[in-house]
Amino acid sequence: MTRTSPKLQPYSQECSDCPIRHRAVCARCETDELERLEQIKFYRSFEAGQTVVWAGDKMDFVASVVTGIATLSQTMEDGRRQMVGLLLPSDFAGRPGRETSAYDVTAATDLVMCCFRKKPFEEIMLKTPHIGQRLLEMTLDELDAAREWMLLLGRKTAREKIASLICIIARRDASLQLRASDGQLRFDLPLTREAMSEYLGLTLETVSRQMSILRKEGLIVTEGKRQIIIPDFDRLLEETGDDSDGGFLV
Amino acid sequence: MTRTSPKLQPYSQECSDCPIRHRAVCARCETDELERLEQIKFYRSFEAGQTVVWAGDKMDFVASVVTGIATLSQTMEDGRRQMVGLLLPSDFAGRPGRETSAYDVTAATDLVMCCFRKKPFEEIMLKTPHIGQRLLEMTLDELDAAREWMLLLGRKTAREKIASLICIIARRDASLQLRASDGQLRFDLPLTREAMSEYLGLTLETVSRQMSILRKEGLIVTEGKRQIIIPDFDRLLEETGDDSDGGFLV
DNA sequence: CATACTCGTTGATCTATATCAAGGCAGAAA
DNA sequence: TTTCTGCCTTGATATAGATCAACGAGTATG
Repeated sequence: MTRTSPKLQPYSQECSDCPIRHRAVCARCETDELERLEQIKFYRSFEAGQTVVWAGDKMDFVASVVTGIATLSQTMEDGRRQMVGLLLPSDFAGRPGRETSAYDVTAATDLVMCCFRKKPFEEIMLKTPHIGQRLLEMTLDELDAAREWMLLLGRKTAREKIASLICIIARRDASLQLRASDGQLRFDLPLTREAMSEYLGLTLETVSRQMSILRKEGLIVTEGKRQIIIPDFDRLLEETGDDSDGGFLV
Repeated sequence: MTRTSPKLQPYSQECSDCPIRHRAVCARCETDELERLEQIKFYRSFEAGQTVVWAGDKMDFVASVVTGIATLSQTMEDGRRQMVGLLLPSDFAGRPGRETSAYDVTAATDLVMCCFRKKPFEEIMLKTPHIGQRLLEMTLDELDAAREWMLLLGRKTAREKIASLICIIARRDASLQLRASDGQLRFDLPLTREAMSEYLGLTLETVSRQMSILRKEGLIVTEGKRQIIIPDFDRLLEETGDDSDGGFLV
């Protein structure tokens, strides 16, 4: 089973020996810091489709996704929308030092976030440099992801965009574990066609058509509307237009 | 002259009371840190068009733009190119902790960079948290800029893209000072049509055509090929499709 | 049980931008 | 001066993807 190549390493890992199980704060943690963080943390749950915050609204916390998927989107005056961030479990949302949200934050699926009130979080950050270091690493990762995304938006064909998105989800999705015994990759596509179109800078009709084409060509198999099976990940990867080494896709 | 609105505040400021005049390291600096930084810094110059590093090549320094403009680009196997970063004076390039460059770095104009060897820079960073904090702020700014750019790439028309680019350059360009006495904005467009097309995800022919249209409509005036005059910044801003408040354009 | 709503698919047509092709201008080189 | 070369402009045509429109399956609602 060659499918266990580095290409398929999931992007992020839970830190299992840490009571706060998120990339944001789990690395190199020490007991007293964790206690301080524990005191200012709280959980919020959202149903699929619910809005967490609107762009421009006050956001007095930073947060880390525990389960589910959140999206960051921008909207133009006339309603055109572009997704600019896709937050999977352990990803971080909110900018220390900024009062309001710059983006619409939406729950793409049912969602649980672990929130930290911003003021005290910033204070703790100042006292414990490694939290800031961790945040810097994560932000640099996000910046690389954003730049890969820019290549997709600016230069890829609709077909390449769809193939790329499916590969990105497959790569990052924790349910990657759901790889069937025969080497196929099976997972849930956690986005509606509309959300996909907002991610890719396409219309939802184009997304639907291209999905159908990939299906007819056997590059993907669908079960129901959301379940996706990739019979041959490498073959799909060839349709993304990316360098074969996978680059910095996140 | 209402032109002095916050919309036109230049993005970054030089730190004039600091021997290392770059956003990367100038804030809150202390003498001993500066001395350590001085010891590992060196300057490199490039002519317009020269490549600083190719994607994938070893890059054992981080750097800050002193004068001129550098671009970060990605190239697909078949040659399609997308610019993913535009570095103006005081902007930072290179990722601490990464050995190779993820992008082609190119001098768009004649360029001087202030470089710090990576290893020692990382060591200094560990000892002086505020450099990391500064870097985090800058990276978050870049991420916001990248996301604004994603909206441009995914959803804007060619006309809106051109108008946006001109406004972005006008906003950020230090030679903004070159505002004529009559309230017009005059500055050098430091990019070839081809570089503009790589920035915008268009072909250079489309860039040229749309420039001609904006010119015919009087939204911009050109002198020679590079000199641009914006008679009415707010009117041009309306063509960008952005919210009137300017959002987080960087 | 009927109705309506959400989400996805597919078809027909339109159009913004790409592609292909030619030519212009200014500065550099001969 | 002439010739080149790089950069830009403009025209003719092609096409990928958008738009407009209809419909289908599943599920919630009254």
